[in-house]
Amino acid sequence: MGRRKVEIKRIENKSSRQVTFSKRRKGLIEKARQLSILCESSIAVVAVSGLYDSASSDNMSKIIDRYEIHHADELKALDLAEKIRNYLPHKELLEIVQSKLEESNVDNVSVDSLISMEEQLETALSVIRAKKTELMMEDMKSLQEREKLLIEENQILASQVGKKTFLVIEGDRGMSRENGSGNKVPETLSLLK
Amino acid sequence: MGRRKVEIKRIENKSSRQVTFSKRRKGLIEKARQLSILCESSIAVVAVSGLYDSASSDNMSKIIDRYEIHHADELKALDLAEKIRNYLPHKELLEIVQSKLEESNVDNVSVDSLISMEEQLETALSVIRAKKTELMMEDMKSLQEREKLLIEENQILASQVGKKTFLVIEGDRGMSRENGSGNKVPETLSLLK
DNA sequence: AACTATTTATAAGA
DNA sequence: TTCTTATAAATAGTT
Repeated sequence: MGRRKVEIKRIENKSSRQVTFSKRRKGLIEKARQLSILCESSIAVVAVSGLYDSASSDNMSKIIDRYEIHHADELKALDLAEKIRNYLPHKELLEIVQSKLEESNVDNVSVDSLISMEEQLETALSVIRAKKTELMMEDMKSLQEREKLLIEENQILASQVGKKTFLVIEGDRGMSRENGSGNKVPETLSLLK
Repeated sequence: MGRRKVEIKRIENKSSRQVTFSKRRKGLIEKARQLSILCESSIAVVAVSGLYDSASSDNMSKIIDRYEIHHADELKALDLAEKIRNYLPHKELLEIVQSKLEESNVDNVSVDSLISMEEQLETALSVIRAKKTELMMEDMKSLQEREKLLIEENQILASQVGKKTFLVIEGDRGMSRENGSGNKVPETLSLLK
């Protein structure tokens, strides 16, 4: 995409490596921005350049970039505000991690401390996942109970009316980790009268 | 970059949105790969498509893609011991996550927000892992240099003693992300006499 | 930091 | 979906 075709391999010259990093990083972030808008998605890009350039005259030996966007999705506008309220506060986490990396200067970060951080994050992740599963299971349980009651009531009503009636409940009853739509339970469900 | 210029705004047609997402995601990841190689850097890209596609017939309403590459930097191995000495505990992270869970009361935490938090943590984890690998590669390079010097010294000493001696260093020289054993450097290595 | 000759990405069509 | 191709966009080398 330039005056010449370049081979994809490490650029040996330091200053042209720096220039290329800036240019391409900018391009990458712009592409991410476009994709997030065009396709209503969330993108995070983290680019960390070579870290220990102590011989370098400029202090920008370490560059961390982040790009992150979120989009609400098409949905009934009712609980949208609530979702956004819940969604936003957690950006902090990423910011904390990145600042950790930034504040650790060249001599101040070790493989050991990074391994420790990795373990912390893995643990945090399993805590969050467990909590998520717990909530989803709860919601599912209450849905199942409501369903059962409805079926019973329906049968009673049907027999009172003197004819057979079927309440058909459709849809995937399974719940995958990826499916986030199962947590809203209607406050009330009115029974057939 | 196509037959027409496209405005950067949400693509309303669902299937072309999907097509564009695939194409551009692929492009984004390729760009990240190139940048990481050209400029010896670590890049993580996380792309999450629309989250709550409840009306959709397919369950793949959410796609998470991650791309991660690591490169070591050229560096002098001198300050390795100091790095190891500076062990920083990052307990704080777990505490933050736990307080997040506690402060959000039953009515205040939703599956949605947990999913978001999970994503944040996954991203943080990939950043930390990239950093870890980078450092380990560095350390390994310095070990290899020391090894080379030692072998040379060994050969000189051996010839002085008047007989041939070989210092054999064994073991897997490769390094996987899971291998955390690469950062310990013996304080001293005694030479054969 | 700008410029532009080229290469590369991709939108629409097949 | 995959491939093709016209065109828009990114960028390598230059100023």
